Amino acid sequence: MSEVNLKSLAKELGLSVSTVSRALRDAYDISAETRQRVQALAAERNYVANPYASSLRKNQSKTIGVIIPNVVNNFFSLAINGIESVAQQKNYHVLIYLTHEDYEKEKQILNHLQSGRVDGILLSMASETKDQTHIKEFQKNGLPLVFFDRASKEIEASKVSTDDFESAFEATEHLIQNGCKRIAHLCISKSLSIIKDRLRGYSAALEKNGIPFDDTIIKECEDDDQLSYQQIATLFSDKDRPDGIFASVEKLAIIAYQVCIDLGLCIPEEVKIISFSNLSTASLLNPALTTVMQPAFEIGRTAATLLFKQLEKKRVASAPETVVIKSELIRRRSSSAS
Amino acid sequence: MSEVNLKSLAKELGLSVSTVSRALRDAYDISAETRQRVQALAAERNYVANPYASSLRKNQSKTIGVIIPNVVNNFFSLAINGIESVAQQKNYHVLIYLTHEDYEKEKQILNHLQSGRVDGILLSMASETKDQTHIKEFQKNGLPLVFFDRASKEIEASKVSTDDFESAFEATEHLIQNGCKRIAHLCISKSLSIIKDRLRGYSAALEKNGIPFDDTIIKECEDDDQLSYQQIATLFSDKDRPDGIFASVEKLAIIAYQVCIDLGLCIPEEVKIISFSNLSTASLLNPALTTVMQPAFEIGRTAATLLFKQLEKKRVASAPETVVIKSELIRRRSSSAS
DNA sequence: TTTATTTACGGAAACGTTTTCGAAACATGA
DNA sequence: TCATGTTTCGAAAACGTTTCCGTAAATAAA
Repeated sequence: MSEVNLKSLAKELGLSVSTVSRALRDAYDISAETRQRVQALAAERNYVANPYASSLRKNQSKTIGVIIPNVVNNFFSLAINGIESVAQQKNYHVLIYLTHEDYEKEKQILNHLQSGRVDGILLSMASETKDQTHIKEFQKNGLPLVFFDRASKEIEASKVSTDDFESAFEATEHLIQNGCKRIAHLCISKSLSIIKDRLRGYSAALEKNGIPFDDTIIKECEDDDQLSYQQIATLFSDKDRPDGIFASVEKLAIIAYQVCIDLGLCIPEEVKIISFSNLSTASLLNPALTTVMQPAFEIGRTAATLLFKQLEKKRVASAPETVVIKSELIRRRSSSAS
Repeated sequence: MSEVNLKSLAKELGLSVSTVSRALRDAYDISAETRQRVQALAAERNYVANPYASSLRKNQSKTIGVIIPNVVNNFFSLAINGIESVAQQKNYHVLIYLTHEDYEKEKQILNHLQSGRVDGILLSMASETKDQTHIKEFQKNGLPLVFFDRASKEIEASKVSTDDFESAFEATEHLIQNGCKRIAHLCISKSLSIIKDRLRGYSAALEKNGIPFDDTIIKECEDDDQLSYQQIATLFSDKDRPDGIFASVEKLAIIAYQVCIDLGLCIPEEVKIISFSNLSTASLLNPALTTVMQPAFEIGRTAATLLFKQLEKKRVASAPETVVIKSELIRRRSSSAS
């Protein structure tokens, strides 16, 4: 679009294109005087190098891709903030892709991104993703990829997540200590390793406290609020109704609240609820929601930092790192002892 | 990165680069047999055209830029969803830039984007932006720009927003009808036209109902939660304490809730609150928050659609359109009559 | 047969950078 | 004077596409 480019600048200055180009960057080869003349005119004309020409020539795009299931989710929007803060500082651009938890979409996006459009990728997997060959295929291209939150166990790559097992353990035990005897577990796809870890933490806490594990009160919900509502409602309508809810993701806790209201169940007297969540309104809910608050911003920031570490190291394929950032259990009324 | 390109395909097929290129798109010039051979190999090799070479040559990037103040905000994340849904359908890519309400950052981003990195821009202005010459400068390049939500009155461009005046009027009158005599108005920068409109709607409702307008209970808050908290707290500590709060943005309503809790003020008995908001937990708050719910997804979707309309119309600079999508007042307990 | 016309493809320029290479111009040392 | 070194710049290739143009071969028209 812009009509100001190296050629027009060079012409106006009576210099060659290559001189102008170098005057704008290396500049060790160029006399101080020329350099200043060039930079002055470039500033005046508001010259910005055509990124596509640069990228084509230099074979790097100064762009990273972020692939996430959703952006209407406090965890992911906070993580994006963290990612963006690093990218902006490094003068990189951020392409956002939403999978909406759809495996096919994730595959398609990943495949498209092999073209060199991005220099690296931050990925948080879709819940529907089971087969992971598309990710391995992507890695074969040599493009760095860093997982955050929803990582793959079987793929070798840097990963940033929270202490899912320990947090889930602590949260579950918290419910038990406050009197829960029968704790339901609400989660999304069990094929996600973080969900597995949380489930393991939950089970371990049950076992430690001598509470039998009951598969029938583990509810794996899809990405459909209506359906999830139904699943949770039937859970509560059972004669052997649970007296505690451990929600693996924020949205399910919100739906559980709604179900409780509609069924006239009192929180925390009849049901105690705890959830992984980054809700800013958790303390204002009725009752205030006890949460396992993940360091979302930090996770995003760290993942981006790891990615840039790989981008900056040239040929040396650095060994994958795994960073775990602890979550914090914030006790509120929804889980308090009666 | 990828080692498969037109040249390698051409070599393997015993064809020329140009033939392969055309076989993959126009293909009217190419025999059916060759076309199939080419496409088969391309599919097998997982060929994706280098976007930078394409963009450089075709002078279009298949990318749009979205500039917003923040992503940790239900309105904007829903809007992004709307934008992304259109972009994905059109096979476009979405670059996200966050201004964090900072004028300088907005200016810098806009300036950088003149380079042709994007084919068009969706902009929701930073609250600190007063001077708008950087936007006008940008437009001079001929790149299409569509405002959504936070638009500029003085700039000619397509705009998508909600009925800010009417919604604010209705909301304020709702408070009055439920008994409020002294309604404070919490807003962010008054230089934003949507904020002005909401303020006008508020004033008009007061006037219609014979309530004097009082400048001292209009609080213009910065993007700093601590500070906002202080401002709202002092507002409530006044002897002539307001009995109603109209929050122009979600975050201020949340802070107001917090202040009420800390000061021991009962909502809605002592203070009624209403807010522009897209909180999914509004109905679960204590008490449930009455909201003016903006059609955030729709606004994003429409803005993107308008942008693509301009992108698809070639040379004809289509006249700017202004689309207004109505918000919905959802009455809940925070504003109910005592 | 010769001359058009069509079909199917290749050559090469162009997009705007970056970067390698080389070469003037000038100074330095002998 | 000549050889050598330094400084400062320009020419040109390259990145991978797309597209304009040309042309050989095949077919149709004369």
